[in-house]
Amino acid sequence: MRAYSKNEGLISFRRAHIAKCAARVFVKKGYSNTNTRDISEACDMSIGSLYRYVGSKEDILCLVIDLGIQREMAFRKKAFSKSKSLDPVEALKQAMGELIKSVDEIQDLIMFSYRSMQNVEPSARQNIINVDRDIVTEFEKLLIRGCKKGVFEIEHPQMIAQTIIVIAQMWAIRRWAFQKLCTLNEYIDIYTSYILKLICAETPPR
Amino acid sequence: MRAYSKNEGLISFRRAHIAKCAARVFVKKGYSNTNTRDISEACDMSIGSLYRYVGSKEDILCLVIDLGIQREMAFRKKAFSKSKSLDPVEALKQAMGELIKSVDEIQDLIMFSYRSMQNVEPSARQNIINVDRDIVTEFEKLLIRGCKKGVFEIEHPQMIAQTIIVIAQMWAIRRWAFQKLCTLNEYIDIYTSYILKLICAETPPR
Amino acid sequence: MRAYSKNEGLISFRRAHIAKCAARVFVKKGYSNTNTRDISEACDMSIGSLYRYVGSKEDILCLVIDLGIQREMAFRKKAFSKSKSLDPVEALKQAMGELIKSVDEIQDLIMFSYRSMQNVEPSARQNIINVDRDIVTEFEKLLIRGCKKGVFEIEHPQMIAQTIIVIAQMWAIRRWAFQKLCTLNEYIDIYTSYILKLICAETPPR
Amino acid sequence: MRAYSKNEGLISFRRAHIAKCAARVFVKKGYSNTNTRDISEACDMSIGSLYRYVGSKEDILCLVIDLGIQREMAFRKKAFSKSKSLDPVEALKQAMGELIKSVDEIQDLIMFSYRSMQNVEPSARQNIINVDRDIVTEFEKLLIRGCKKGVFEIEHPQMIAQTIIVIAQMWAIRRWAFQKLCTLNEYIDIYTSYILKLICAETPPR
DNA sequence: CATGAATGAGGTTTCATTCAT
DNA sequence: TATGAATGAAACCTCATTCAT
Repeated sequence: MRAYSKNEGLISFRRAHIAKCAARVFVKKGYSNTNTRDISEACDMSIGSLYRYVGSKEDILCLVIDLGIQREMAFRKKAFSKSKSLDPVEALKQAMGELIKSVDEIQDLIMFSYRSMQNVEPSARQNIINVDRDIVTEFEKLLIRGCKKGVFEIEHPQMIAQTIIVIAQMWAIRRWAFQKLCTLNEYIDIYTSYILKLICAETPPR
Repeated sequence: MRAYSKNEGLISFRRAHIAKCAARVFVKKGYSNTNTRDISEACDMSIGSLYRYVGSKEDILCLVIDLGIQREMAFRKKAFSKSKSLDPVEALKQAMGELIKSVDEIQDLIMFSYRSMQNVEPSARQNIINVDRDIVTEFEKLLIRGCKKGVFEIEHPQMIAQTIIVIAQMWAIRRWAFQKLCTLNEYIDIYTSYILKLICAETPPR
Repeated sequence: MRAYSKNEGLISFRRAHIAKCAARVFVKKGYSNTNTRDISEACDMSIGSLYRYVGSKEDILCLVIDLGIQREMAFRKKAFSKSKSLDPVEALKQAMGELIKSVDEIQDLIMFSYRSMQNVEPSARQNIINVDRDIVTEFEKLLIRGCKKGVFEIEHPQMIAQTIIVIAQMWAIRRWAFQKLCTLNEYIDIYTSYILKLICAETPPR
Repeated sequence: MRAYSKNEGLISFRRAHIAKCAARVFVKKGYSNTNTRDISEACDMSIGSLYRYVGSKEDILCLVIDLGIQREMAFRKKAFSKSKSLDPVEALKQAMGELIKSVDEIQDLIMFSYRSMQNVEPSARQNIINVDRDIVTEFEKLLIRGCKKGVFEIEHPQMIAQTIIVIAQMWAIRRWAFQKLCTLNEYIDIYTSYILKLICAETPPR
């Protein structure tokens, strides 16, 4: 990503600002329906300044996508930070809750990122997929740990992990359907219980 | 939707052709990245001819979205045609199987439709949502019928119905993840069993 | 003016029809804002048929302009037919009255013709000017005859003749102003009296 | 009228430039026969720059028409500035002289404006008519003042005022006829005398 | 470093004209 | 002879990007 400026600190600072402001417009109007004038106004910068810190409109899209990625990664840290110290069921409950809450917060950005993958080069596309894959992996490890402890009994842990991600994204993608059916917390509770029902080992009758 | 031709039959015929061909390009390049020249080439028509049958590029997008809707509706008929005569478990198995298979066939089109909703007027947008809602309703009725027969035991049938749709769409949205994990038929089997596990009434131990 | 048809009689017949119908649309929407589809609909013919009888859209404009010219010429015959047998004052009154009445009838067409001169080749343009010039000449002859008889006393008969034409066209061009001030007949009476006041020889008081 | 620039001064400056240059091309080729490329070349600007200062081709037409209006209004000030301090006959002579001279200067623009009214929205059309009406009113006031002073004797002052305007416009509309008959100054003298002959009170023989 | 005016390629759409049926 | 579907050049307009100030 080319920039005319030489001041690295300023570049980072301005790019963060651009990403945050551009995200708002992109989410609202879509990438292709947003022009550089819209972006510059949203950023409260001149078009010329904009182009000192990014090389192209596509670069801005990448910044916005990166912003989404960073936010997801920030969540991941939070969601799994204590999971090691908790028993698997509690750890899963907390991780799923945090995941879905994070999706609720940044759902527009996440959905926008997925929609816009087509407009960026494959390498940037890979970043989104990587983050996603990393979160899946974290859940997978959690599930496998539970299996080893005998708490869970799972045939396809990878698919359950995928399913958890989808449940979280579902809250964003189908918000128009779910917001009539339940609140965020009810959603978390219901789907967490579904997952647990699928994976918890049958406790043998004494 | 304006058309300059007066021959209604020809209009329908050409529009169907345009929808089918444009769908291919749109799916591949995205709506905004496809220009009218691309469309005319894909349709093997001149640009002028194109505009005899549609009033604007957005009209073409609507045609493509409608195509997706029609295909989904065709599926619905097929998936639920025999469900009345089958016991709820079999009916659900068949319906879910058909739904996921249909998504597999028209996944690109479906995903494109969802991505492109932003670019069409609210009325066209509503059509997509309506079809979706109708399918959800069919599943809901199936689930409730099962509950009445005592085969299923479901607290939130609407949410299970939503979940089934999401499972189907998941196969499209996350194909890059699932195609490494399982085949289409395995996917159908696994998720059908998950759903059944969630909703089947516990058979009391004798 | 090229035509594909070989049947001369049919050509004349159709061209007359086209001129009459096209005139209506041209007058209403202007030449450039009217497309061949509009014309074909106004003529109740297919576009293909249209082009059997005319060679281009500009040809149709020429036909319409010719129609205006023919109507003006028809008027001229009527207005001046009896002028030879009347005394100059009466002849002038009648001619001016007829001229202004004719302008009232075909004012839209006349105004359209003047506006559209720019769009036709110089030769067609000349035709309009010729008709105009011929009418001016007729009035000039009438005025000079009056001078010779001692009824009129005119320094610049050509300019008075021009003025008469302008008075007639004024009724068309500034109808929005005059229609608030007087009726057609009042207009004729007032301006005829003005002209007579300007040109009638002072009868010396004995 | 939309503009992308925020610098009001520059907008005014460029718009004035565009109006002046576009007027030349419009007058020469007609509005519909002039394309944006012609305009941009006449203005010595790129098409993109053009569209920073106007929203559409029709906007440019409005600018050109406004230019004509401004010039007419500038004239009006000049023509009537001293009319209050002069006796009615002299005032009328001067006003008519100035009016006709102004038409001589801006005749192409005036004629173009009238021809092009069809292509602009009614509101812009009204502006042209308003300016015209104001000039008519000024002459009317002058005529009535003369009547009150007993210098003029006029039955229909409004129609005489209209007639004066038409005489002026006639010099533009029928220049092809009049330029063979007389010079501008002769034209002014002749028609001023005609009007005076029509309206001056008969001085009673002593 | 900041600005925003300038650029012109490329977007969508229209339309006079042709020609197979 | 009559039709109207097909054509593609050319119309109007937008926009990402550059660069003089």
